[in-house]
Amino acid sequence: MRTAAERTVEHPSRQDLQLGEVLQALADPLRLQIVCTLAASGTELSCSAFQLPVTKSTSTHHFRVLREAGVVHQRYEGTARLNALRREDLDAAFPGLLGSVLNAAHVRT
Amino acid sequence: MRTAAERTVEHPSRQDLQLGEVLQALADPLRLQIVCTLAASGTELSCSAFQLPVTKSTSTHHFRVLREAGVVHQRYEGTARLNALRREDLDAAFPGLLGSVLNAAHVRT
DNA sequence: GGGTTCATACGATTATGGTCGTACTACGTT
DNA sequence: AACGTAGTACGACCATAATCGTATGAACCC
Repeated sequence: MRTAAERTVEHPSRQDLQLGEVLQALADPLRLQIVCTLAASGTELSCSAFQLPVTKSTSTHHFRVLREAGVVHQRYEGTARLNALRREDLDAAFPGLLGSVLNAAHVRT
Repeated sequence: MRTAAERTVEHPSRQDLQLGEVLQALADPLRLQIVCTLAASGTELSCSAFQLPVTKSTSTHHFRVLREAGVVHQRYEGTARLNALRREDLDAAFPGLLGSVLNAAHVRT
């Protein structure tokens, strides 16, 4: 039996964010779409809320890439894994980057 | 025998620039370094000026990716191929993007 | 013309990464 | 306890892309 603490997820801290990894994470069309959807929603969204045209395992892969790059934060709530954009951390590490990407992708924020 | 006109290079026009391609181009560490060096120099640089830790053919490959994404402009001058950052075009297509990337990479511009 | 330099073209190799399928875990519900 | 749901883990496969080597081309110099 696992405790609640063991269900936490590893995230890079704000000062460990790497530009290359973030650009790499945003470079995939599916992941860019995820980020745009998250930004437009302004809230946390479960993985299944995105209706991605791939299987669940592929979806898991993409969310992991985004999390390990520090783009999204994930936490468990029941069986769901809620995703949130790490807006403040990204803005602190790379000022203006996320905003210009979202703007270029025509996302209203 | 080729004429001078045949030595010109194909470039995507400003309105054809795609965010995904640009992010993809910037996501590679070597290409990001090329862009940063170009931005810091503020001028045109030949491919050989970059001292990249790869062979010439690999170097050619990366410059082509940057050119086809619309990040750099290339023109022939003698035996050299001069590269210039397409700053204005990028700013027009994706306002603030290049600046925030360069700033995040600690490039003084 | 011959040699040198800067760069491209093409093919081969290798590494990376996106994709899927299956099995599994954790949580909630009945 | 049994079941359904949400997501993960792991291994396999395949497409893409990074890399190199060799051969080639264009411009310049002697």
